[in-house]
Amino acid sequence: MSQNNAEAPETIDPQAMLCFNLYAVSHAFNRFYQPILDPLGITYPQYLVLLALRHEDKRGVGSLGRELMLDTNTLSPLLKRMEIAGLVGRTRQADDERRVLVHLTERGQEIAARAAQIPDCILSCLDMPESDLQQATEIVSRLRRMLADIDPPKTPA
Amino acid sequence: MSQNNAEAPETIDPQAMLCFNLYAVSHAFNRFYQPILDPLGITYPQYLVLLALRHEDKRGVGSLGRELMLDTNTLSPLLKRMEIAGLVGRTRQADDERRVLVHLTERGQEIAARAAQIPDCILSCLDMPESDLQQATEIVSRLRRMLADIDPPKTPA
DNA sequence: GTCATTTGTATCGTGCACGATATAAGCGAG
DNA sequence: CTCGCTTATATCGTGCACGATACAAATGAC
Repeated sequence: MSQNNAEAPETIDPQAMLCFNLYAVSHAFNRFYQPILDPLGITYPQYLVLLALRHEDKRGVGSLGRELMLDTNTLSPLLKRMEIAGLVGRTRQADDERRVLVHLTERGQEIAARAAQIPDCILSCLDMPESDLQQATEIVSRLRRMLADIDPPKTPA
Repeated sequence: MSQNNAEAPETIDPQAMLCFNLYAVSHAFNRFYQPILDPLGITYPQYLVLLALRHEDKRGVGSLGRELMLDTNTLSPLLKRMEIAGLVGRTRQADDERRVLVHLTERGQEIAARAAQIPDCILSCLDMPESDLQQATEIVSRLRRMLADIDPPKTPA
């Protein structure tokens, strides 16, 4: 029942681990975006929602969640805040009262159009050749699709 | 003063953006770790602190923060929770009363040793060749070091 | 020595993330 | 039709992240 069949592992530097690097870079990008998003009055997850709606408007909460890999317990309050901010509207779908359709307001479209200009601005600020950034995007995207497919392990360490 | 000198950008899919992929994969990894960390009674950031302390014990809050790219406003309450859980101890440094030295308790060392076995367990669960994972680690680590060096832009979008 | 400045840590408020739970609408078997 | 089941969204509690603020210890100018 115990776990003493495994080696006592030597010291590990988090900075050499893939998951920590992803964790740290994700937060670092968030901080990097913030001074650009601040004047728009939105947060980084809200920025993602705006882009996702600009990409495909008038969709259910679940559809947004599948694209952004977020559950409704995260999206519901987030969308409520965006509704209060006048960025999105929410309406019950007529033929299925369970569904809530989220759509950009006029103001939301305006902010989303400005938000859509940001990625180019960001990439040009980074001190890394574009080919490397493309390669990073490709491999991290591959990780995303892989992790979306497989189930987490159940074995205790 | 305005921003109408930029092109109206066409639609953008978040899934094609580097920053979203990093954001999504970071959360996905967190979810992936959780069922393994749960029996140890720790969260993912606490797991990182245990590994960092196992790598170099008896260090100040700021030293931990620099390694994990976290500020004290995140670490202080986190370390307090870990102290309550009996994983770490905190003592004021004698010759500089501002500094707080964090160290692993006996129980903390035990949990950290088990935590150190996890990365291998995780990597073996992933459906991706090891060379690709190494390549991912290398390029994301490069992004981390780059973002740690440069300042965020100040230009509004 | 004295006081302004810097350094190291902690506290507070807000907004995610997410597990657990709730609830209401659709759906299906009988 | 009705009851059980699934689906879609919302709510609540906890723990991060992080900007803003506070404060005490160290440092330095004088």
